[in-house]
Amino acid sequence: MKIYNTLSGKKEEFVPIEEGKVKMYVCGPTVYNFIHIGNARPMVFFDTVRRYLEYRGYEVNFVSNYTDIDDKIIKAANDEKVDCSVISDRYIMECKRDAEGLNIREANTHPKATEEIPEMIEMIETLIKKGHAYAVEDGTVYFKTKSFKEYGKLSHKNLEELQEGHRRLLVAGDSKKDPLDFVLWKPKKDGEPGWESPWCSGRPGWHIECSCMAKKYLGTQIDIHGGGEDLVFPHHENEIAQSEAGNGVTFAKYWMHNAFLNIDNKKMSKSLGNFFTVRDISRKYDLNILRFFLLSAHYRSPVNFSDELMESAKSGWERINNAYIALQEYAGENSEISGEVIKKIEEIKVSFNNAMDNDFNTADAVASIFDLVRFINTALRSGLSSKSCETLKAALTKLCDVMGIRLILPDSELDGQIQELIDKRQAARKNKDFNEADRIRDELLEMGIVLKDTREGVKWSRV
RNA sequence: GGCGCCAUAGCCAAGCGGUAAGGCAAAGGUCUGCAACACCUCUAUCACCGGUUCGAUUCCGGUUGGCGCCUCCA
Repeated sequence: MKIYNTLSGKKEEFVPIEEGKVKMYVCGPTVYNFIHIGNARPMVFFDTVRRYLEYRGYEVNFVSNYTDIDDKIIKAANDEKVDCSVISDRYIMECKRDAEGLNIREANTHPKATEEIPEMIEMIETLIKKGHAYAVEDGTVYFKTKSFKEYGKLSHKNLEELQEGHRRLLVAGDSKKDPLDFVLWKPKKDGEPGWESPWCSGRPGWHIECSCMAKKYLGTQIDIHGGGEDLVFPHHENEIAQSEAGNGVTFAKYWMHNAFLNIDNKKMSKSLGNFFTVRDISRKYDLNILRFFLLSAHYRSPVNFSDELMESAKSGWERINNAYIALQEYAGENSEISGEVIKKIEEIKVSFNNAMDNDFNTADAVASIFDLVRFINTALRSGLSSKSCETLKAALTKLCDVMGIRLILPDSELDGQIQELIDKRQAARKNKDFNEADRIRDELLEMGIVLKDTREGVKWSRV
């Protein structure tokens, strides 16, 4: 299995620290609002990575945090005149609802920054003791960037370049000794929540949160650390500095970063008016479709979002689901499984695994699923044994499950009224009264019921 | 200014040294009262210019055009 490692800029063979086990940490959202579809990309992708690793037999310990204290949350809380926890708890709940719709499994642990403050203080103390951090008069604690020799190794920047960069890193009035230094702890301002610490009543800097939570729940050395590509610098670079300076060992072995989701090839932003939350999309599409769409491109390539592309994804997903439904409803003669079926499934599994082993090439993996779908549809036409049918269904279900793609069976619970209308239409069709038959079909459509006349009779499903 | 990424059919998207997977859309056909589903058929010399090579979409250099990070951000 090969994984592209941002650290080396290359695909590397994946070798876990401990055989058979994978420890992974993915930076979660800051919960000040509903998550947007850009947030959904890493969530869906890393959930898929986790599912695949488990499918390949690894025991995965997956940790993803919620940043539940930051400027935006404080602002939202002040606007609503409530406690920060009201805002963060609310959006954590909403985030979980969206995650469920996207078929994202709960992490083994979902730590919240505010519940890990003592550990953060302890880590900051260690950094000060080791000479990697210092406190200034107002109680702010900074990380001494230059004290960590390898700073820049993840984002492939060197300290000189950073200092000579166009942008000014030193904000006026800052009390840091070096413009490159970053905050570990900052004093609270009026109207802000604070926690007592040896330096002042205040709150942790963003970067220390992740270093701390990863250490507490996974240990000082982890296998995979993931997040959006915008986090490479400075967030992850700073995490490395803090963790490695503090713990004295290499922090994460593989750093994975997903590219952005754009709208009309532009970065999604509120000011451009092209900002969509996952909840917005859920009103128009089953979130399963959003997930399928997100998986149709490689995670390191930017992906463009649009209505047209979603429609295309919807049709594609339906093709897969239709094959699943057809298998479900197929009544084959009970006989031996065909050798051809076994061979095909083996072939598909090899191509699927190869795709995913190659730095999680989900687009290629989906192509393998379509390959299976075509085989199923063709086999179904020429007839197959019930055993073959079951085997194919199990294979399809398995692969879709690894991708987190939901397969949905139409409601089998027949509403009496619906059945009555269907019977009436069938009678009309028999009498060749097609006007009446179509009228009833339209009526059912209005009720959200779609009919299909197949060789095996009338099939219906909800829109 | 620094660092980096990308350019493949109408749209989306794999491949990354041996003459191009897959999906959507469109078209023709089979099936069907019609529709839907499904099946079959059909659509590309891979931005441009040089170089390396027996051979390049795949490697190197350049050009053009997009984009990202360097600042809160998935």
